Amino acid sequence: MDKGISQAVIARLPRYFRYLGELKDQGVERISSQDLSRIMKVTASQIRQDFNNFGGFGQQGYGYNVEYLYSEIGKILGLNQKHQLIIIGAGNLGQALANYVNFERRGFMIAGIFDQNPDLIGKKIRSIEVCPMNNLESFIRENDVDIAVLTIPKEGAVLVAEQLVGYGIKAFWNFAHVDLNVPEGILVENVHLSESLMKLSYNLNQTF
Amino acid sequence: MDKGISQAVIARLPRYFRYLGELKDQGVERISSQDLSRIMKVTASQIRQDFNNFGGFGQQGYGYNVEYLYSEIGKILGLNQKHQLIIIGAGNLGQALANYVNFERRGFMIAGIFDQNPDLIGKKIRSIEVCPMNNLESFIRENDVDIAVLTIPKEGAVLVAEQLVGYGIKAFWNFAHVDLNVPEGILVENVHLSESLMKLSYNLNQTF
DNA sequence: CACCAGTTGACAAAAATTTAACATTTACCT
DNA sequence: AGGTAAATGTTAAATTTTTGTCAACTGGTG
Repeated sequence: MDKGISQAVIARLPRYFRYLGELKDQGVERISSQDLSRIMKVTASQIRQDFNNFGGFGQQGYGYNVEYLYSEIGKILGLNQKHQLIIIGAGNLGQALANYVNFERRGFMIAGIFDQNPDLIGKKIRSIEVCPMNNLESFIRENDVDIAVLTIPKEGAVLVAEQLVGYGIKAFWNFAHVDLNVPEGILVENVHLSESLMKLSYNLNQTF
Repeated sequence: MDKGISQAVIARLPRYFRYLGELKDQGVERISSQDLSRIMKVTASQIRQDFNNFGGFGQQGYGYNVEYLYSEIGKILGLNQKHQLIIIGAGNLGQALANYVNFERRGFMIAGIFDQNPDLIGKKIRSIEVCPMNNLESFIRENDVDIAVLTIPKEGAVLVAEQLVGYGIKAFWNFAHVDLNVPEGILVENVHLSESLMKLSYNLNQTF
């Protein structure tokens, strides 16, 4: 199972996946770590090291088969499996994510969208109706939902997350500007937009 | 010009800033690295090490003054300065970001929103009208815009970014699923949502 | 069919990051 | 006013991450 592969490596995999997908679409059959390193602007050594965390995908004297490597990395990332997810918070960001079709291509199926605001309930977003928050538990259990996307204000997020854990949610994609309080074994992937913008602000200050 | 501070440290500053802001709002006057470490779930050593990259903000035997530290970190992050930014792409995500009021509280002023799509032009988002892309250059120069937020599909992003560099843009907050091609000195902060979701997917696979 | 250029996987070295330890300083209490 | 507990800033150690190196191997070529 977990072979102690560092998050630094994991964080790079999606980018490899993206570039390999592009190469595949361009009809490129094979690629060497050196060529890939030039395209992706990382060291060839790092590429080989990263791939070798999961076993040898390449062949000496040949390089890597693009299609095979693409497929293997996809499997490592779990993209061959389907996940049911719900969006909590049908505001602008929630709607934006719901409308992003490509997630479903990768196996992330939007099972439902929920909101407290009566004005939003019943509104349809890509054929999915916004529902009230009161029958969340049965919905989650009936639809085998494992991921909850939190696009609600930080005030309610911690409490809602705790409830959702009780309803069987295993992982959170958290856009609320707060750190969730979840038990051991429950996953949280934070997307703190304002923190990202502050990083940009810092670096902007250094260079000018 | 503090050079040589690692991005790992910078990436942690916004989180310190957030927690210190909360403590300030709660009326907490002072805090020790140890107490903060318990709240934030990081080591006290790291906290002290991080702060000392920028000089000593604390006092031995006392700890850190919350309000002072909050203010200093804000300055380091450049939040005492105003930035003018434009949003390129008035789709769901662009609108969501435009509607997020808190950015302006931190000095990030939305000067304009632009889109190619004739259907969107003229639409008002929080009193800002969506404009066509043809008079971008004059707009940028007249309004001293330094940051461009890219919320357009990946197909156009690289080219648009190159044009914007020519118009004087210094930094990109890039939501397009592509790596921009910018000259030395131009900053890019990527927010690749699908990559974040893939990380979650990987970790979900490991734990279950 | 043998050679050569090119490539991986593995290991080693280097660099970066995180954690620990501690001397020194300060606030607070009696 | 002095002693003590507490806390920082700093240095050192440990750990993690990245980069460099090279033997072993492969496919293509003459």
